[in-house]
Amino acid sequence: MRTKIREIVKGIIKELFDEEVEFDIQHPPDEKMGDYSVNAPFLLANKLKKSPNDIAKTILDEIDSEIIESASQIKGFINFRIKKESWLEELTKSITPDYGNGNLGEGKKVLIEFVSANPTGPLTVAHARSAAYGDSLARVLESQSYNVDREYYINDSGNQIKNLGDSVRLKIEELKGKEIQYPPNTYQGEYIEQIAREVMDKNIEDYGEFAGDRILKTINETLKRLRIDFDEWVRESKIIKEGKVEAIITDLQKLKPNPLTEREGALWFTPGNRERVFRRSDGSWTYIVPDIAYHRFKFERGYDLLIDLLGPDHQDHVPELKKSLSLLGYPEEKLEVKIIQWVTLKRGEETVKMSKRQGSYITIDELVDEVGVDAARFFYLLRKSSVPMDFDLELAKEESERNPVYYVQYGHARISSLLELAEEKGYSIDSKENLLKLNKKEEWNLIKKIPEFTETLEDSARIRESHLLTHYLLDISKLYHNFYQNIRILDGNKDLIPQRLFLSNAVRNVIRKGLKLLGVSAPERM
RNA sequence: GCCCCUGUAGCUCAGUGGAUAGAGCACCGGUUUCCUAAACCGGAAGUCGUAAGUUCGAGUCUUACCAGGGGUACCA
Repeated sequence: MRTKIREIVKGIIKELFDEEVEFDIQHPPDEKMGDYSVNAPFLLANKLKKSPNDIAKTILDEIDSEIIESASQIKGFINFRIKKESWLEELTKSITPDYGNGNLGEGKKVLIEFVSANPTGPLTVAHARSAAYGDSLARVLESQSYNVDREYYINDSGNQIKNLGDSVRLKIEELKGKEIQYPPNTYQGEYIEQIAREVMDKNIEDYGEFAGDRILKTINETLKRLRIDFDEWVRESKIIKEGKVEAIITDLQKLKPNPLTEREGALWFTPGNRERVFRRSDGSWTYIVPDIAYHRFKFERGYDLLIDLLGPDHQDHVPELKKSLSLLGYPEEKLEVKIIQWVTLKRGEETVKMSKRQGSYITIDELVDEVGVDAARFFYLLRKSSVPMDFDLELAKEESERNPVYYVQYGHARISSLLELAEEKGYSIDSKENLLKLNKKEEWNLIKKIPEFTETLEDSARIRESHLLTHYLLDISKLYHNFYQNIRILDGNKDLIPQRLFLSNAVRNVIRKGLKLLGVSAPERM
């Protein structure tokens, strides 16, 4: 619907003024003003040296479209009222499974890297947000014709893996009866003991590597449980082994001016005001260098757009990452980094301290055991990524009955049950006949809300945030509950039964599709 | 020191530079002989942290400041 209006107004502006302008299409504050509003006159006022009012009037005179009932201008806004027939035509399209899909992405290849937790312990709820967010974003982008790959980067060669190996070794000694004093950098969770028991009698050379692989396996299982499947798993060790890290240094040193400086035995990256060590005085790389090599490897695979979802602990190195990549000739705007803010875990008033090393943390598996996959995913996708959020486990349990996810799922189940009953009674639920007979406010609220689904998906994809979709689903569910409560469908006016069933069917389709894009199930009954 | 995020109703939060700032929860009051009450309807609730700037127009952008949270220094 929005697209159609854009075309109409664009055409008129082109014809009248020979101008092109990126105007906005919104919904007026009061529905009495119309269904859609366009702000183009303001944007043209400067160029044309005319008042927005006059421009609006001129444009109004040229409007002649089959879908528009009427148009008016108020204070420079052009407001449109759409013909009932056009709304209903849109409604008839909305029962197909691919309704809402768009072409914003034009088939562009996108790589989303997310979670990428070090394989030194089970995933925590802190990762769950990024997991839910990344997967849902991928689904939304896919619906808009982006070609998306999900990738997990495995940091399997740093100090942390050494520490992991040491932790296992110490645990084995402890299990054999030795008194052990654990150094501060070791991991002490229950999983360490499990792995130690498993390997203690085997002949294994590298405990760190073995433990890392074992943990990675459980991470993957947890992700699968969250309905998340990665297309690629890329190992840092492989990037290093293939010489990609040295290549970065070599290529940066070829640049003029050379952004690398040797000082005090270390190699510094000094392209501007900020400085950062790339190679320590002991000859080892700081973690950022393999990271740069990894990102170049992403570009080399031909992606049009890279999206990184990082935790706030990684934000400090983003400027250097982007800077070095752009120095190497990769356009900065093709790398979008989104910082997913932390989740603070709470039990009632008490903050749960999260420490992998000490083994005090809540895992995703535990979270899912408590609240379920649906509630967990929906909950995370209720907020935009830049807002730090509290996750109160007590509250999540206590409120699980009132959790918004149930509100939407209940709407879906309600419609499903209604349609099932209707079909038993011999009614058609997909007859497009006589929809014009619908004339109640509750019905038209829904009819006009449905095309917003398309708009919401497009907006979500554009700003890379799926909470818009979550909120949309809550809105349309509310409108449906309102409709359902106030209008008797099967016991009401016999003439309107097929039309109301058709409308219900359309709403169900949109809710089902929306939930699917969030990775939440749409139950037939509850 | 440097960097990031947040500040909107009692609470939790929406709000691609547009018109009179919105929901949910909580609170108060109603609705079930009837297709799922995990529901619906009504009510009350605001100096959008402060100040300046940018412009036709600022909750939204810029700068400074205030408050809260977090990150970081040859760990990752």
